[in-house]
Amino acid sequence: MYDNLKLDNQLCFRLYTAARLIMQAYFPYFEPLGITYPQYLVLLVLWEKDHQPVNDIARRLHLETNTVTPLLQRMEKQGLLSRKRGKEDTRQRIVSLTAKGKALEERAKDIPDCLVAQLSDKMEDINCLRAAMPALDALIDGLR
Amino acid sequence: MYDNLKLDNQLCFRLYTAARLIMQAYFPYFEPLGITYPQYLVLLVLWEKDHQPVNDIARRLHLETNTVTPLLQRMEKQGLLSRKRGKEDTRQRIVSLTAKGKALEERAKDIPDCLVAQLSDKMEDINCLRAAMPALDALIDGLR
DNA sequence: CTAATTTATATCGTTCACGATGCAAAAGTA
DNA sequence: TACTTTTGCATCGTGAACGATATAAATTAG
Repeated sequence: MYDNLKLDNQLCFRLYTAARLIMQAYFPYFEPLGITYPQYLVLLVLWEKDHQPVNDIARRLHLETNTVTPLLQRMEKQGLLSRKRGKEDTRQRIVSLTAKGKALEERAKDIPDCLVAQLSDKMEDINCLRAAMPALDALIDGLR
Repeated sequence: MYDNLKLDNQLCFRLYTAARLIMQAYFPYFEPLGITYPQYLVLLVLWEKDHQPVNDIARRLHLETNTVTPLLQRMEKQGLLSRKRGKEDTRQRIVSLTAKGKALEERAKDIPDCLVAQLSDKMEDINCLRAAMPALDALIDGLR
C-alpha cells in the first residue's frame, strides 16, 4: 500500500468534500430564493458590479464560458438577469440584473452569517478556517 | 454593498475553486488511465480495502448512494470492478476490483507526487496547505 | 483591402452531484 | 406469524462542470 494513495493524505479530497458539504449546508437557505450555489456566485459578482460581459463573470469565478453560458441562460429564464448584445463589441453579451435579481440581495445578505453561526455550533475553532484562506488563495493563484 | 456578500470574503468559494482547479490539474494524469477524479477516489478506497458494499464506499467518500451507484456502474462497464450481491445480506452489492482495476494502482502511485511537484513550482510555500488540513477535517466533521 | 488569427460566446456529449422517490430485503414489534 | 419500520441500493430529473468543437465578429498581418 502506497502512502501516496491513502485517501486520508489527500488534500484535494478534503477540499472537494468541504466544498460539497458547505454547498449542501447552503441549500436550505437558497431553496426558498429559488437559486443554487453557483447561481448565487453569479449574483455575488453582479451585485458587486452590474452589467458585465460573460467573460468577466467567468474569469471572476475561475470558470469557463461553457459553464457560465448555460448557467446564465437558466438564470435569464428565471427572470433574474438579462443578456443583451454589447454596443461597441457585438460579440459580447452584457449581463445585467433585473429588478428580481437585484431584490434578492436584500434577502441573501444574512445567509453567510447564518452559516457561520451554524458552523460555530458544530466546531470549536472557526478561526482556523479564516486562517487557511491565504493558503487557498496561493493555491488558486498557482493553478490558474 | 454588504461585506458579507463580497466574493472575496467567502471561504466556500475558495474551497469550491481550489477543488475544481486541482481536479483539472489531475486531468492530464488520469486521462491516459481512462479514469476521472471521482473514479480515482473510488479506486483509492478499494485499493485500501477491497470487497466493500456500496454504502461503505459512499460513507468513506461522504457521498450518497445515488451518486456512487451510477459511478460504480460506469466503472463496472469499463471493467475496473465488479458488483456482486452480498451473501448474508442480499440487498448489499459487494464491490470488488478486477485485475484491471488492481493494475491501475501501480500506474497511479506517482501521480500525487507529480502534482505536489507541479504545485511547488507554482507557489513558494506548499506546507501552508498541509497545515490547513486539520482545519478542513474539523469543518468536514462538523458538517457531516 | 483581403486573408489569417484571435476573441467572445455558444453548442454538444459525458460525467458528476444531489434532492426526491421507489422498492425489496432485513430487522424489529406485536 | 403478520405488520411495521429500517436499511441498502437504485432510478429519475435537474443543474452544474468541462473537454472538445463551432461560429461569428473583431483584430491583425500582408
